[in-house]
Amino acid sequence: MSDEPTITTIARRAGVSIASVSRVLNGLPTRAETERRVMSVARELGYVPNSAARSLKSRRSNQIGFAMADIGNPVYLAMVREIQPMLKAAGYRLVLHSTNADAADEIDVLRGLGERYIDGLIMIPLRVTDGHLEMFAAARAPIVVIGSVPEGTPVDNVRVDSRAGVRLVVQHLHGLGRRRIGFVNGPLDTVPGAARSAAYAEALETLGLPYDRNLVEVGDFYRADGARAAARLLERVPDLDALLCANDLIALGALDVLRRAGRRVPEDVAVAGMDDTDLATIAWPPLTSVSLGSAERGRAAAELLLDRLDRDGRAPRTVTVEPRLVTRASTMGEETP
Amino acid sequence: MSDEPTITTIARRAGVSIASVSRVLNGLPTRAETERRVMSVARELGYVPNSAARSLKSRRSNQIGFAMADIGNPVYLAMVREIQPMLKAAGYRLVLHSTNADAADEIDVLRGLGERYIDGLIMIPLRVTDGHLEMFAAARAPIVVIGSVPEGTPVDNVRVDSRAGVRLVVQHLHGLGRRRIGFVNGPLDTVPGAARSAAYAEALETLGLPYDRNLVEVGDFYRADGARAAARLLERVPDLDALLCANDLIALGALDVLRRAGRRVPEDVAVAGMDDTDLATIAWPPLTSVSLGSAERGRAAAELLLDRLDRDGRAPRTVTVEPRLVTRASTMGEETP
DNA sequence: TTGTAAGCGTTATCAG
DNA sequence: CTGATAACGCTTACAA
Repeated sequence: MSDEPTITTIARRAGVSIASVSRVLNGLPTRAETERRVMSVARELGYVPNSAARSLKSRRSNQIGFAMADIGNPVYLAMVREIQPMLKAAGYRLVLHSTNADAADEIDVLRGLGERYIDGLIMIPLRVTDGHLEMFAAARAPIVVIGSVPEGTPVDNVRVDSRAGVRLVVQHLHGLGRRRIGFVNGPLDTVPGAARSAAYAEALETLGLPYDRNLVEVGDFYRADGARAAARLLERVPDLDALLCANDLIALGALDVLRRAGRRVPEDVAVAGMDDTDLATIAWPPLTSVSLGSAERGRAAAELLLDRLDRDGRAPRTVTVEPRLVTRASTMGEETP
Repeated sequence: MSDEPTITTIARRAGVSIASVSRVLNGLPTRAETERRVMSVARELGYVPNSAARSLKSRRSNQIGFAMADIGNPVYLAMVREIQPMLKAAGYRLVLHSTNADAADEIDVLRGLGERYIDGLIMIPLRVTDGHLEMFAAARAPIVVIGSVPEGTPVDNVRVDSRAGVRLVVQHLHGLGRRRIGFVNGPLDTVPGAARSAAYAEALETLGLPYDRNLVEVGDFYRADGARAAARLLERVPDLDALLCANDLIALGALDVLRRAGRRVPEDVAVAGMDDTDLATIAWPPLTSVSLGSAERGRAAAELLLDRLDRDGRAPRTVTVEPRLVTRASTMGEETP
């Protein structure tokens, strides 16, 4: 395992200066003979340019960060699947950060921007703290936030009208004749949790249904938490006829609980999730879910970031994605999705 | 947005040399007063060390690559979920590569090792070509391969005895009285496809069952392909009483097809998958599956790599993970998993 | 304890 | 067209 060849090695072996080597390697005009010699030595030695040296000189790392709570969540996964190939096509590598929704962790990532190991960052903060806002303001590289940020925050921003999304499902359930519509939400101090909570209340009001706090239960955004929360809800309100879940994972947990409790879905209880992840079509019965355009949001975020990396300077942009209701058997009683 | 502060900036502002700044920043012995001044300026300026410069000097990037076919596959996902926190704890960042199972792409990643933007690589090649082997041999940084490699390949290696895994399920199905055990495999020119194909034949033989090529169908490792392949198989062999699928995604496709065909699972056809991903417990009926220890393999790979980064030089190691049969309703006829 | 200076591997400028 | 040389930001002998 000989030492890594550098342009100096090549220069010596080819009998030219390192400047010439660099020129050849970068396709700058060079005498044919020189080029030939350099290329031949380079190939022979298996030369590969050192990225640290390049980055130091060029002030670009050709890496982009993606920070989200947990890659295991299918929503983020759907985003990564869009983002990664786009970045790759644009010549960037993807550095993945799972933050466990820990604000301190997220802020660490933001601080990391100063290290310049990434040229830009796509981030999905579950909660936006003052610490976040400070770092956004001081950031030394472009950031795209997926999720809502306060007006005036100097970052590009991709959001989804989850309010409209909640309204869509609630109307759907109401249209099916359901009147006791329970709601299993995620933590209220998270951005999506808070938004969905408000949207649920608003949607009920629009439909002239009373808001009954007994119908609302909060857990975390995972299947097991969803199951527990749904169980509590079911015990408290046995005559529930519909259940809206703040994401698909929660809905899966709810389905488990309902099945075990012997409730038929959708006959006894109609169940709907949010995010419309792949899991919705795997669940049984297939899960009605509001698509919040995860893939689309990922794509938009990557586009915004790549755009800004191309030429910076313009004002922050916001892209809003429209939610879309996808009805399946868990509310419709049809066998096939 | 002022220019990034460097140690030079700090040195000037603190009235000391860059060497002193560096020392303070690295916790080397320094006069208290100097330290105070430097730290105060550094904090005030929001100094963050430049990672490219550091890497160039230290010859370490503090990054590790993970290359797999498709992050959307729950098996790889399970691995990333183990690997990422371990690397993070050890001070490494994770660079993600999705290769679409394209050999050329994978080789590009291996070539990238020469750029030194990662200190090591965990890779799951779906096919191991001569190109791979060459690059393994020439690699300038440690590699851990998840999956089998030829004897003597100079990389650390984590494998699973998938042969034993297949045997476990086939025996299980046989023990349930099934005799017409179909097999939906992935592409035969992939490492897992080939291994599972051989193992299936072998398992039948061990049990004294005849190998009937009509009972075998090949598609890709995805749900839709699995569905198509299962449909072909079902049409050709209507009296099938069990179906082994080369992974859970294929099994999900098969479940769809069987349901649409009005076959009861497991009464008419018992279905089993492989990998025991999260999907197995989401599917309906819950899917019997052979765990190939994805999480465990991820963990082992990270351990091997971190170990070797600590001190290189020892001989390549191989860790083998034992498969484990997880029975659920898709073969057992129980309602609960 | 501190400063000077060399060097990590590139790119880019500026003379020849 | 080419070579010497100066950066890029940092760590680390070595000297003071």
